[in-house]
Amino acid sequence: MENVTPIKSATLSDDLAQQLTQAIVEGSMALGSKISEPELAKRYGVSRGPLREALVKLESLGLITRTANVGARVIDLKVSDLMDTFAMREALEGMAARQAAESMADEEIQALYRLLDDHQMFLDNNQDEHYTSQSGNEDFHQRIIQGSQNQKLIRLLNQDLYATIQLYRRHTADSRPEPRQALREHKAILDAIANREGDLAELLMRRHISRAANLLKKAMLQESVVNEKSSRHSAQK
Amino acid sequence: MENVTPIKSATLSDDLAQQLTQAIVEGSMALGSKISEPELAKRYGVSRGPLREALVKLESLGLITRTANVGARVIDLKVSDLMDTFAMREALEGMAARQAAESMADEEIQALYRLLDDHQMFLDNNQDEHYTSQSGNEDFHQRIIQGSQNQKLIRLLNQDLYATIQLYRRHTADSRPEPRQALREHKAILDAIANREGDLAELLMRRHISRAANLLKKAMLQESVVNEKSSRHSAQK
DNA sequence: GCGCCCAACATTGTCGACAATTATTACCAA
DNA sequence: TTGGTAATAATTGTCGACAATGTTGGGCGC
Repeated sequence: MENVTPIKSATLSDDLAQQLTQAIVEGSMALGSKISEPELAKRYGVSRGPLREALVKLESLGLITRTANVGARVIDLKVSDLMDTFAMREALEGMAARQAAESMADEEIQALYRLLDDHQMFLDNNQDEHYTSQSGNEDFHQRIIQGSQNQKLIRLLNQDLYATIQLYRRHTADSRPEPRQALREHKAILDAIANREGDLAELLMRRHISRAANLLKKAMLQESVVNEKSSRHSAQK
Repeated sequence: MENVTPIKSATLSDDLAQQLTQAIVEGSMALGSKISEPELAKRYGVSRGPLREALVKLESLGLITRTANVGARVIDLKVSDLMDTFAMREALEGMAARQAAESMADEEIQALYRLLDDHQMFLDNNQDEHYTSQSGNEDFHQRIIQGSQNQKLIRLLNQDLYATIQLYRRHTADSRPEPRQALREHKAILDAIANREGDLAELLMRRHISRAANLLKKAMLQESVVNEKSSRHSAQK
């Protein structure tokens, strides 16, 4: 029952920001479409005040663009933006891996090994179940990020970049065709962290993300027709 | 008595965000102090609506923290935050240098060489004029960032991180005690970019920033007494 | 005196209405 | 028909007021 007001947060503005983010990522708000404040306010049953605050937040998340006296639009999907985002992710998560190697607790590392074992078992049993494989992948990255203990980094990756990456994933054919390869890379990264080799951990994480970026890019270019269509029929109004 | 609206932007909210950012960075708003919406609104002569939108923006810039139904506070200066920020900056500007080495135009590189020459001449003439040396430093970094042509990176570094870094600079004793060393490092970085050696450019940029971070950290720890005082007399109210 | 509870106050969150700006439409001329 | 222009409609920006939540201070019981 995700539909109408799923979670009751402290403030309407926060709620809205969350719901709108979800709506954009899930595609129920067409990419590139104009956002009408009165319409949205009516649809969510709130006044324009909190809505506008939510829009300001979404703008700084990079999910919408706003121009003064004109209005807001949902962002468009562009390959160049995707590559830009992944370059940043490569740099930042690489740094996260380095810092995790320096400051992650031993028991956390052990827990991560268990996570990877579970993932391995899952792959052996079910031949390829992309969805959970995907969530397992995210879990690994999440824990590395957390392990960096760099608060600024955690916030940036989890709040600012996360939605964007989700958005691109959601709008391209599910890309993660080689879960076993990904798992091997995860294991190598974790080994480096366990050995407290920050340089190596960073290097491996960067290669890992760079590889994923290339796969995503290829997938996106192949179905660029789809993107064209979806961004075109919704570009105006 | 703030200067009364020096620049007139398109929207009050944007104006406010800019002025408040400046006020925080310059220190006319005490670090850690509580922000009263009615008071600020009265001081700037606006209603609470645009003010709140500006506050949402400042929050996502990391300059203030907000808690629902309680209010907003200016952030506090913490050494750990400084180090976190500089770790991110190291990763991101390193990536910027790499991408600049790949995609910067030749004439831009030549212009950068001229900039460094000017800087050199300036240092030879005036023994040590920190302020302009500082602005020259920033100019160099700005151009590298721009040269990366990574829009996401440019926005993040120039808008999100810039204010934070300025804030830390402003609240610690001016740290840049070795402008000649910095200039040498800039020159090495630029050489790497001119030779299209992305790996080297990234490595040098990271070392350069890491060094600056350590200097800043040392300066901050030395005058931690000052920080204690300033954050204490303004903590409540 | 000390701690708890309740009432008065202040601050934040939300709303509806008005002002300012932009988009649209109708109309006229070439 | 086409282009430009003026009037109209719609949307965004801003404001003041009300509702809801937090905070503070005084009084009461122990």
